[in-house]
Amino acid sequence: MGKQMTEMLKGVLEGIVLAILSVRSAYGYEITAWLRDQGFSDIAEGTVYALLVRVEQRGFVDVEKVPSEKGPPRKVYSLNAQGRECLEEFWRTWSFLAERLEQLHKGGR
Amino acid sequence: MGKQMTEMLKGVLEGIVLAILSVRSAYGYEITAWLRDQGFSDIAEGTVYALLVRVEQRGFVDVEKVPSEKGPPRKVYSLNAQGRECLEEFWRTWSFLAERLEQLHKGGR
DNA sequence: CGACGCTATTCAGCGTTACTATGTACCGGT
DNA sequence: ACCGGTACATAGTAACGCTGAATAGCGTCG
Repeated sequence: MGKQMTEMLKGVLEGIVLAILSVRSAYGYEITAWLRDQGFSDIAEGTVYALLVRVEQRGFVDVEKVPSEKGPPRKVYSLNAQGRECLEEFWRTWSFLAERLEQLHKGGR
Repeated sequence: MGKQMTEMLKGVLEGIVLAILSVRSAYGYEITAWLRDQGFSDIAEGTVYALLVRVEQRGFVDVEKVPSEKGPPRKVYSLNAQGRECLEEFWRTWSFLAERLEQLHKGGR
């Protein structure tokens, strides 16, 4: 992945994961696979797990350990009220940024 | 400014500044003022100057020292060919990200 | 003249984030 | 018994923006 993408993901990836969790509960491995499907081709596994630990510590998600049929038990995360609040704040921040950038992109040619 | 905005600006602010410079040459103080006008209310001065040093070292901009009527001489930056290439790459990366996020935002309700 | 305010740039130290690279562990099929 | 896929964890590194301060030129007001 380009270095630009790496830097641009900072602060955004967390929002993406929270958005995923707002649709339905999921576990780390699943989220990583989904991201790769969506074209974030080489997001490292470790990145997602570290992020999940972070949002858990901040109290944005609830965790439940669920035994898996094929492999070690899964840690299933689900967004709680505080997490939803954070997600809304994320969308506000994102919208602000996206608007300015769209204007710049259109105006700049 | 929110912490979210701070993190989200990483990798984006550089693109914004390059986009500004693609329209016309400018110097640090001017760019900072413009950003504040656009609603990036408290972007630190130091941030923009550090960014300009970085893009200069990477060879994305040309620099010219111009005496100022009221204050120390200005360092006027202008985007060169390499910078334009980097800016295009930035827009591609941004578009990719913006598309995924828009889908997530719409789908997530 | 001297103090202040505006213009303009620079720098050291810090916190946050994502990546790299590796390690652990559980399971089924051959 | 081994291997590959599933699933989680973590120590170390690099990049970026912020904080807070320093430096410096110029004009104005008292």
